[in-house]
Amino acid sequence: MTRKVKGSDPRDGRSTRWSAHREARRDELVLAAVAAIDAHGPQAGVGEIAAAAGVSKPVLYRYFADKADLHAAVGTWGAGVVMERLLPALLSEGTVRERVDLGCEAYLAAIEEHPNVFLLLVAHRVESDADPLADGKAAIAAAMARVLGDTLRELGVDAAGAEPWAHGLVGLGLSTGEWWLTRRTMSRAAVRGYLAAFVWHAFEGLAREYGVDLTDSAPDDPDDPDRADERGGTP
Amino acid sequence: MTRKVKGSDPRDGRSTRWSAHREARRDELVLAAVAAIDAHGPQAGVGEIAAAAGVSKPVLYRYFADKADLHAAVGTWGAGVVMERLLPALLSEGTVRERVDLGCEAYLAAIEEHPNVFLLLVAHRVESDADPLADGKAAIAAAMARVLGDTLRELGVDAAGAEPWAHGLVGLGLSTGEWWLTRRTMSRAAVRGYLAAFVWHAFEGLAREYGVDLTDSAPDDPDDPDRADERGGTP
DNA sequence: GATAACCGTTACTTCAAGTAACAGATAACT
DNA sequence: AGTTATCTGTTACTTGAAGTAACGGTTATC
Repeated sequence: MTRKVKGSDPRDGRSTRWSAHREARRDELVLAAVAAIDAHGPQAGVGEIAAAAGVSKPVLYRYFADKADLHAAVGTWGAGVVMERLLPALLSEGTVRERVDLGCEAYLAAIEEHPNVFLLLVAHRVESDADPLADGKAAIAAAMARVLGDTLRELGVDAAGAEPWAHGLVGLGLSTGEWWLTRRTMSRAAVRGYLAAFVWHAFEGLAREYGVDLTDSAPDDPDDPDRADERGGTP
Repeated sequence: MTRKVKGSDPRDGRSTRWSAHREARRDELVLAAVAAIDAHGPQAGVGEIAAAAGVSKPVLYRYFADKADLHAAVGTWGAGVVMERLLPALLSEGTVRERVDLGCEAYLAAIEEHPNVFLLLVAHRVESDADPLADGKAAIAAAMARVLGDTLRELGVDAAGAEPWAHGLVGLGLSTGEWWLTRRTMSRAAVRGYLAAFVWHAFEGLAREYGVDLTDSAPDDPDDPDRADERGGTP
């Protein structure tokens, strides 16, 4: 069954004294759940997670409405790890192709560190009446849509494609990542090469349709003619 | 729990008389399950599916090892529907861009007819010891890998990227489809345009890296100079 | 001293997946 | 004609994981 976490309507110090503690405790339990999923896989049960966290199930249910809420927290944590590696790479200096390549490398490195958390994030689905951003995938897509949308607006073109392209990009990356983590038939460098090339050519071609040339300049320094040293390319 | 469906080692007519019947019956039950999922959503339980099929649960469990086996059958059915629309479009006459556009249109039309079956297919995961092709997604990716691999080999270039690109393509398509079906913030024509443009530019750029020009010819008739009428393009 | 909310625990409930066990029908075999 | 194999149907039942009730102790605030 599903129900809301007990709401707290603080009236005095006896109740407010616990607010910061509750947030810290919930974060601690999320990290413990992450460790348990890392160790036991995305199909670990609530009892297993509680045991690994050194608490009993009622303690977990004090902080999470249900198993889905706990999974949402783990997936959101995983999305945070991916984004804190991916976004700096995408916004770094360098040509667009370099940044795409760095972004793919950052992404694959992040999911390789926590493969089971990643596989839980990919598989997880929020109920239709829940906050869509409780889904790690949707959180990543929202961040990508913002970056793409801002970029398209800076170029002075229609930004309506940002959201479908962001969701498509997330699907492209997650499905490739899931395949790679479960099959391991090629190296990370090879996967990065194929993924980055795919994304780069999609970006370059879409930009060209809008009249923008991404092939030899960084958007923040388009007047520099000496930027010929490019990484990337299909392995 | 999970166990295999009872194996049948036919010895005489009393047992062999049922073989064709069992296959037909299973197919009938899959279609009934598809109808139930269509009506009640991907989260419909086994009891609900059985009731909608007009049978009791033990009857379902005679033909399916467990709920996951039933879901695999429904997902495989959905993948079959997608592929029987998608593959003819991809292999039709016309330029590559036209075929990509037709493929996206065929795909979105197929998933719009059975949105709940599609959402089940997307969410479904097979256990690690099961046949990977029992997963509808993997079945579609395998078909795409074959088409891409054959195409790359016909071009005389390295086909190693076929598999990661196929999985990436499937992820791109499924994630875009899932987002569109659950959000419906734009028309199917608009989604098709964005998706097709992304895929087309990725293909065109990758092919160009291999020294192949896709921009104005169909691969099966590259000597025809009059093929200038192209569909597609970003909305 | 009373109160609010934390901590711990085990026993317990709930519910959906999955099965046991029964009897009847039909066609193939002996 | 009798036996056998597998189908059909059913309801009651088991299983196991999610989730909760209920209890007492601790600590800081009122």
